[in-house]
Amino acid sequence: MTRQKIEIKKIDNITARQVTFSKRRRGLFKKAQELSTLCDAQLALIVFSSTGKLYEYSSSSMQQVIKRHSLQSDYPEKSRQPSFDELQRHALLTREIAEKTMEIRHLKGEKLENLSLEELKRLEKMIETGLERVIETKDNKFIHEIDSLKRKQMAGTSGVVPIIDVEILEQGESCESITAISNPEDLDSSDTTLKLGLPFPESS
Amino acid sequence: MTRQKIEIKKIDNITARQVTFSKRRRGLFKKAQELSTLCDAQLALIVFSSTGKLYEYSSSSMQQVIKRHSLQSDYPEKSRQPSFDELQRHALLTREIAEKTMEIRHLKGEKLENLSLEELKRLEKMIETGLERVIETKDNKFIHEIDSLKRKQMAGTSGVVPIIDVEILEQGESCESITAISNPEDLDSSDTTLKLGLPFPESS
DNA sequence: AACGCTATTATTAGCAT
DNA sequence: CATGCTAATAATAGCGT
Repeated sequence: MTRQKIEIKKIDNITARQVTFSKRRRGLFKKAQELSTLCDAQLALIVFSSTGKLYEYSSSSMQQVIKRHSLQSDYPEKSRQPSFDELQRHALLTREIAEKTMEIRHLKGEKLENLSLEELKRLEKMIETGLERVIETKDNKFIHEIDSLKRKQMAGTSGVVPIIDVEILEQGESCESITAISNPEDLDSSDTTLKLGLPFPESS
Repeated sequence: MTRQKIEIKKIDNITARQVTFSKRRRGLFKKAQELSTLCDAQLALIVFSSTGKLYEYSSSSMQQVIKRHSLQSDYPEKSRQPSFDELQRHALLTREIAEKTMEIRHLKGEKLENLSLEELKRLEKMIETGLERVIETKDNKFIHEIDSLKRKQMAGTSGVVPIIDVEILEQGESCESITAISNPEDLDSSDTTLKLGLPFPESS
């Protein structure tokens, strides 16, 4: 390059090496940038100095280039070690699931042995409240459906079928015998499956 | 550079651009290699031509350099695009959380409007069962604690202190059924679990 | 389009500060 | 150690083939 041509091999003198590193590094990055600009190339350049310092240039984003590179020259699989970030998020999710699982078990009266008396009382209260709500909702729905039935009967079968039945049916805890009601089709609850765990998107 | 200095901006003429790309690319890779050799630097260079062709150089292995890079400049979050596998697992976990969240809400009597009558009845039953278990457990625990107290009082205070106090303490809502409990052994159903199929370690 | 040539510019090794 | 200088080498734009 100048006063004397040099041989391309590791420079022994540390100072000289560092100076050369600085100068050539700058040149290299400049050329890299020029190439990407002039020729519209996507380019990534990563340099670690012998002292471990990182220098990098990328025409777009480093991740983008690396990703594209990893796609083309398909990596030997395991190369993609999960980032800390991913591991952490994964752990968080797993933990959340464990917690929710335990909460569910508690609400179902399971795995209670570690709960204190106070906790048990709170839990009981919570379940009672929930139970009331469920019963209320259920009854509402029930009444509503019966109403629909009535109307259908009135209109469709000229109101001949006795309606009294339905009130009798509503007896007992959880009226296991709705089916007794005239015609099953009317229970349009097309999906009788117990779907406590709903698919997620969960609009509202 | 030569006959005329050129402006560093995208070369419009496609042919000229490709020629320049070839020449400068070679130059760049040469300089990169020289730098890594002379200065003992770890270096990676990735270039995609505008036509999409990949050229790369790395002083050691590309993966190694990229890995080192990803460690140092710990990527801004989502950068490390997760593999399909990870995405999938992540989606599964997220979904599981959503499902459990909904199950919890249902058990608490919330968000019931989409449940069918059948589902509501089942839910009610489930909650009732859970409630019974909680009450049972609570009462047990209560009795047990009272027992401890009694014993302490007997031993420590020579049995003078009236024991009735403890019953006063336990007032408040929910233990209408202590007396109903006959023998504790019945309750120890150490694992009445309706095992929901928990995926996890589930300590305790 | 791919190469070779060369005038010209760009880079830089060695040294000085 | 970092920076600037400059002679000397390296890279390359434009052109011809």
